[in-house]
Amino acid sequence: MAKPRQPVEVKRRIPRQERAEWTVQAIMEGAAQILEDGGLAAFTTNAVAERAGVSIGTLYQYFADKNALLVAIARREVAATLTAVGRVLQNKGEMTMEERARGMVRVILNAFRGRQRARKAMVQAIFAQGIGTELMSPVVAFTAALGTGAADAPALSREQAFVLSRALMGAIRAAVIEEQPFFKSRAFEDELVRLVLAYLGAIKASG
Amino acid sequence: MAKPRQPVEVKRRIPRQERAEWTVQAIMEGAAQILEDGGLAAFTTNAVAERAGVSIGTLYQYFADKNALLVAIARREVAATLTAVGRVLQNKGEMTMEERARGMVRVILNAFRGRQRARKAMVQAIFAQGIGTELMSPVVAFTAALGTGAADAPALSREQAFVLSRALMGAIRAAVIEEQPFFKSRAFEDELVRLVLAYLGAIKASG
Amino acid sequence: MAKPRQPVEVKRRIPRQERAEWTVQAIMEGAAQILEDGGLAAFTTNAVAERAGVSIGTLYQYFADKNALLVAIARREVAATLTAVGRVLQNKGEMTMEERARGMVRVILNAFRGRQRARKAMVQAIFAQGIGTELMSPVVAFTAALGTGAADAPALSREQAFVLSRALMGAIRAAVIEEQPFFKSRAFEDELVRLVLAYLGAIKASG
Amino acid sequence: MAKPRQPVEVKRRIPRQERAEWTVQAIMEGAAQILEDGGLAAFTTNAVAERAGVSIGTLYQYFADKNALLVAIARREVAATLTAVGRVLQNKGEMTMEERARGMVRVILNAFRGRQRARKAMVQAIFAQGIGTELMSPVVAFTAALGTGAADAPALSREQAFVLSRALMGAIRAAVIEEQPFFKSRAFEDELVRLVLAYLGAIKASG
DNA sequence: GATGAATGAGTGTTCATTCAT
DNA sequence: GATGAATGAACACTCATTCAT
Repeated sequence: MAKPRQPVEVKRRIPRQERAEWTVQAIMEGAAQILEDGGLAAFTTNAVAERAGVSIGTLYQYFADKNALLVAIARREVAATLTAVGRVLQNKGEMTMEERARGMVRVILNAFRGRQRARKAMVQAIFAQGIGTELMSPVVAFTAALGTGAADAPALSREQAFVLSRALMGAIRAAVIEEQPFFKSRAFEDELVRLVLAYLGAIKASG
Repeated sequence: MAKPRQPVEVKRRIPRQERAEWTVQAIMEGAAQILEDGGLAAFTTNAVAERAGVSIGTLYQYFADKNALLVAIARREVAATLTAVGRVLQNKGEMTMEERARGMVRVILNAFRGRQRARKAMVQAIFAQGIGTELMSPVVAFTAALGTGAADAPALSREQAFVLSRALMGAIRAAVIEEQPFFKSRAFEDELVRLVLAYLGAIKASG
Repeated sequence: MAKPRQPVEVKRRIPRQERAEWTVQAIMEGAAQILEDGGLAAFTTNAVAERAGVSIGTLYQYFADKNALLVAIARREVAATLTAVGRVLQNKGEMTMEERARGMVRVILNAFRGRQRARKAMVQAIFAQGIGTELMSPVVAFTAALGTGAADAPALSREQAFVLSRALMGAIRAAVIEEQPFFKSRAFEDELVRLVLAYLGAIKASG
Repeated sequence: MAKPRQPVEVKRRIPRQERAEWTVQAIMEGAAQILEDGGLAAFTTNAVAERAGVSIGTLYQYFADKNALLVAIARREVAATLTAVGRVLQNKGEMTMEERARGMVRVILNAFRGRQRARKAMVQAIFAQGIGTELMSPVVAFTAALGTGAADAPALSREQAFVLSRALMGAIRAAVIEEQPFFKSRAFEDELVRLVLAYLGAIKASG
């Protein structure tokens, strides 16, 4: 008997061998492809396994369930984007506020340019679970960091950091999900930069 | 979704009688309740029919499929919010820009205060289909209208209207979904207003 | 997504219409046949549905899960046997102790004679769950009743009723499960009767 | 059970070296523990291997399949009990019939007192296969031996030995599986002894 | 117009077993 | 001898949808 209702905690293998590491990568890559091609509706564990060229059993040796796979991809993507953002904001003192804002906007936009459908599906799935907040928290930190460090930059309150980061991500997210034609245009990028600078400017002016 | 055996186009009844109208309302109300109680996962046609107190067959007499039901609810909710926003912006000339911005922010926040889970589920479902853009277009129009009409207001480009409306909605949406404690606070509302005014101000200054 | 891990309580339909009643009977009969033909290993929900001539979905409309179906069959069989035993013990006064003991032994043996494999599988499944005790309790009551009512019969303690009923059932059960060739022989029946009478006699002698 | 792709007969290694012997013991002990902790449902070959601290491959080096492992444990347990029973019946002539009956009952009860869940699971598994009879045959022999050897003891027919051994085991088994509170009580032991003596007495009286 | 019993393709997941290393 | 990554057939169960009554 398959016992699908038994909520037994099953420990999943942590890959130590080379082959296993390759397998995990193949699964995650297959999953991303499926997501990109067919969205969340096509994202079935069997489809992912087939695309990855491994058996369904192997998939379950590394991911506890379908959702864990989704979360793993999301974490990987977020981490990659954050690393890129961090690189841009590295040499703080040498850039004007606008240069830094544009740098960050551009990195995030670029992150979303590849695999738009995959990201769309991921974002939906991630927030359908409760882990959206956890994954977004570094984004908030980075956005807040945008405003600090420079001599002329204001310190942001909790609400301000939240509004700024979510407004920016919200606009980008919407463009991705609605598949807006101007997503890759310079005009769109300009407006996002304007939004960030205008808001930070208004805070500084009032404080 | 299970595929029906005969994918024949079936014309759905358009309710003309009182009883029928009542039935449709009951189904939509039941659907909203299910969404609110259990999220998208609990949103099954059988569950909706039971909650609405009608048979599953009756549900299908008025809604072509599960998705049509979802769209219908979404339309109803959006329409209700838009009506409220429209009322606020009615007497345009008599209010300052800040008064109008705050009025709009407040109306939208209020719209999101009730049935938070239902909205969350709806938004996800709506955008999972392709119809998000269509439903959001009136929101864009209204947001753009915020800036027009007043003597000191700039006309917004397509990208600007998009960024402004989505940034605002994105911040609110995120607060709802992440269940932020400050969601109902005055400070949060203030920041949203600041965001809108700052962005509009920057556009005016540059144009 | 199928959500097999959600331990949501699902209410199963209680058949009210004639067609539904027939369906339930068909499913139980199909289940019994599968059990008889292939034992517990062949007892899959899909196999039962197919044998019963209904779809797997229909099966799940009336039985919450695989186990519920097993329990339902077991209850039906036990109830039938108990009715038969009750009939035998009805006219207490008119029979000697031996006649009554033999009557009961014979009824139980007969109950086990048909569909031996089905019973074997059921017994195993029933006790694998926790419901064996519940189903056996009427047997204990009947066995205890064997000793009462007659003028020369002792009242049994809890332990005595337990030992007598379980010893008797255990011997029969073992003969069924081990598929002993003498299961249907008169000699076997004689020994069972001897066991019952000897034990009751010993209790009476000591008390 | 999943079917192997190649149903080729593979010869299993027979352990000759010390290390191998230790491995086999570790596996059997691990299996018994798993059975005790989680019952038959938790008894998977992978779980046993992990508990035993060996790889799944090693397990299959010594046991042809899952069932072979189960049988091996069962044999070991039965053998242990039989040895104990044998010791009790050793000095036949020096004990009364009651002393010998009580000795046997007590040994068997004791055997069941430890690892009750493991035994329960084993019994079910063993009889689900066809090997129950084989394993029980020594028990029958011992039970029959109870009645022989002493001057006043009757020789038992095949049916009589079967009924006596199975009635006794059945009552004990039921008490274990149903987790009866009086399982360890003196009253229960007394009744089992009474059952054995009464039945043997009745046979002697009739023959 | 309404009902609700019936359908069945499709999904996530398990686990005995193999075999290249 | 030992390892453990990989396999995949098999299973329980869901739910959108239809249609005879």
